[in-house]
Amino acid sequence: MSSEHYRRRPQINSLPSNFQYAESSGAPMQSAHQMLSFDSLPRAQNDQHFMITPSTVPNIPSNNYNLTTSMAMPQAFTVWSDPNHTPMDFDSQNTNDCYDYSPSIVGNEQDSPFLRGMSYSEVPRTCFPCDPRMLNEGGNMAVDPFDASAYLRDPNKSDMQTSTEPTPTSLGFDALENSHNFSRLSISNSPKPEHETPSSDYFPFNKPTHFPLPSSEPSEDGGISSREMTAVDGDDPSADEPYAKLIHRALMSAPDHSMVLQEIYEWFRKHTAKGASDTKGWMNSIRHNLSMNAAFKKTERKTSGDETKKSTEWVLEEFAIKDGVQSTTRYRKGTGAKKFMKTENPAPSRQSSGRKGGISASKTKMQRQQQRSMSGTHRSRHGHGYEFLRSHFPTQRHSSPPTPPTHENIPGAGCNPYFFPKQQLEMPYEDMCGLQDVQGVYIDDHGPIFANNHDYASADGLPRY
DNA sequence: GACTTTAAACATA
DNA sequence: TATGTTTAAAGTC
Repeated sequence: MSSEHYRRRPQINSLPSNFQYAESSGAPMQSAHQMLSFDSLPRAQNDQHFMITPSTVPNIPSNNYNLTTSMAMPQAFTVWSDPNHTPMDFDSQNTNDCYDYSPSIVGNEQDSPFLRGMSYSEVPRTCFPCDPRMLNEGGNMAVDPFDASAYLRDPNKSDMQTSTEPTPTSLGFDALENSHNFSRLSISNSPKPEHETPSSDYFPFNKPTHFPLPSSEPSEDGGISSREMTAVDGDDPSADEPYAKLIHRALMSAPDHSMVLQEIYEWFRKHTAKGASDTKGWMNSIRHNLSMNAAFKKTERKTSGDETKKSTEWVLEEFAIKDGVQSTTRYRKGTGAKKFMKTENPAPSRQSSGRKGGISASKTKMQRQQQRSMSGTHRSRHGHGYEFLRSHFPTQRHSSPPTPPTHENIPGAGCNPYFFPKQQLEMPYEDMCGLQDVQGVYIDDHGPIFANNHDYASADGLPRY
């Protein structure tokens, strides 16, 4: 899975006026209001993808669709954007380096706040032609999509707007903005009521669904090419998706964009192939990514009913909510800031390559361990020299503070605490900010600034988070 | 060299 | 023991 396979996700709570969801090579842009269902709720993932305006419908033979190929949209309606397509403009923000996600991912959860307390099956599901319930056995439309009766529109609702200027109201984003009011459903503390977890029968796309990659081609036998991924056959797209992106998705799906670690684990178990593994390596990787990626902020949440109990919660940073998540590697210690100025979005192949490398590293490590055990010797992974240094000059291991510094202690950061204008980078960033010991400083047009190893003591003596 | 994954050591609650 | 932090190694591009 590569970042290129994701569309740049316009953030709902900061939609630019020129925001557009759908891009297509052959059809005119779909304005935002066209992505609406008639209940004014944002549609869940797959519905959104197939919200097609009547004006475009006649171009598509309805029998192109059936249950099994419903995701194989004609090229003109490719859901995932053309990687060569110019990304949408977020005002002056450069988001080129960000992973981005389909807007539909947010709220694509069974317990999504978008459901407004309704069970999933109760939510009017639009629309033509992807809704299986609107298809007959032959995969053809059983309901005339142009027939008003095909839609479950509330006649009392009058907030459907025809303006092409998306507004929070017209998009039904009030539900989103009020999502903070939703009580959290903690896995550990507040198990979801049974009725809130509809069966997969009601949620045919609750797993990453088969979709064509931009580069995918039909295989010779007419089947799915090797580049196309399915969740059904175990070739889950999430398997090739970086942890950082998956975690981002998980958090984006949660109210307040926050989860405790166990909830993230649970999300991975539900939605990714990684989480299906019996090994615990993927948990380690999640923790590694949470710690290393500045997009994820650690906070404390008090357990309801017991003020003394606190649980650690991971929440998305604002910039990550808005722009997506950067690769975790960029925040590593000692990588320096300058390199970030030149790096672009990681190539799609890198992600699978990285995975292969990781797997290979694991294998070779195992082999080495076996050889060691065979020979009866043991060497530290650092070798004798390291052990000597370690025993004679033990390094202090200090914990990183939970969150990156804010703009308050970084001049020039402006309203975005993780934004640094490029022109300020004539000198090394660490020197510029006096953060020589900053860990994993990330500099980019809009990038985050990561954790200082020591503290964020400010003029008032209080740590800054 | 950048990127990602994976494993592991270590610290802390 | 669970969680969090950090480092290192590996393969691919």
